[in-house]
Amino acid sequence: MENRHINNAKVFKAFCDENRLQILELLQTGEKCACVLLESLKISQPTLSHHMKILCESGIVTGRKEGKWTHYSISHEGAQGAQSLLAKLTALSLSHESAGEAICG
Amino acid sequence: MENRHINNAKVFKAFCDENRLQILELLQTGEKCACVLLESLKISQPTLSHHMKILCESGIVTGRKEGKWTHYSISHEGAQGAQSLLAKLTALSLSHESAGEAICG
DNA sequence: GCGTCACATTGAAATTTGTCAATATGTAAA
DNA sequence: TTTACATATTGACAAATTTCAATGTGACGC
Repeated sequence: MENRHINNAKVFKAFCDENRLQILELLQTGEKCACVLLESLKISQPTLSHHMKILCESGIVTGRKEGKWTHYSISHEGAQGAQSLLAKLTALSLSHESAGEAICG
Repeated sequence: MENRHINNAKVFKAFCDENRLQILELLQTGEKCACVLLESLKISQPTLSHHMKILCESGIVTGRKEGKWTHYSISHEGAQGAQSLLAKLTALSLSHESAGEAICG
């Protein structure tokens, strides 16, 4: 029931922070490792790690470990999923109920 | 600069709450007045009013006052705006930079 | 006017979120 | 194996968010 709404909300929480949007912008030019992202942002290393966890858990970003480094990139699948979810949430169901005005009170 | 990211984040905050997603779901079948929404939700009237304010300010929902009542509906424009913003935020810029792997450290 | 209804606003408490210092983990070089 | 490096985790604190009771505002009927 509402568990569905809670999970859907998690997807959009990835886009609700200024720093995470800036991280996404940085990833638009391609895969970046955490140390490169860190240089471009005015946040500490633990804070970046926290944001990357949220982005990855939402499915929007994927991480690839290679030796000491972790490379992050935008997940096409995750982004598509978020887009179609947003479309579903705001779509009008052209079924019944638009016939006439509802009576309140 | 980051002000842009802050404003973009505000759009998605509309979708970050379980109750707001349920409100959107209720509005998918057409315009509803606040009292009808309140009946379907397990929140108080002031809380509903707070959520409607956030939804309206994000542009996703519009309110129409008619006498004592306020009728809310999903804004097609607002929804389109959010969708295109989401698409832009997750789009890959197919310009330079994907040539070769970046060197860290 | 007076009372009532529908909704908004205020103020305060509880929860969640963002942040950093300190520390832990895992990898590679010396 | 010791050391340094890249990243993750923990713990604590500050800020933002959600929530509701109380109250305010505007519209309607009497």
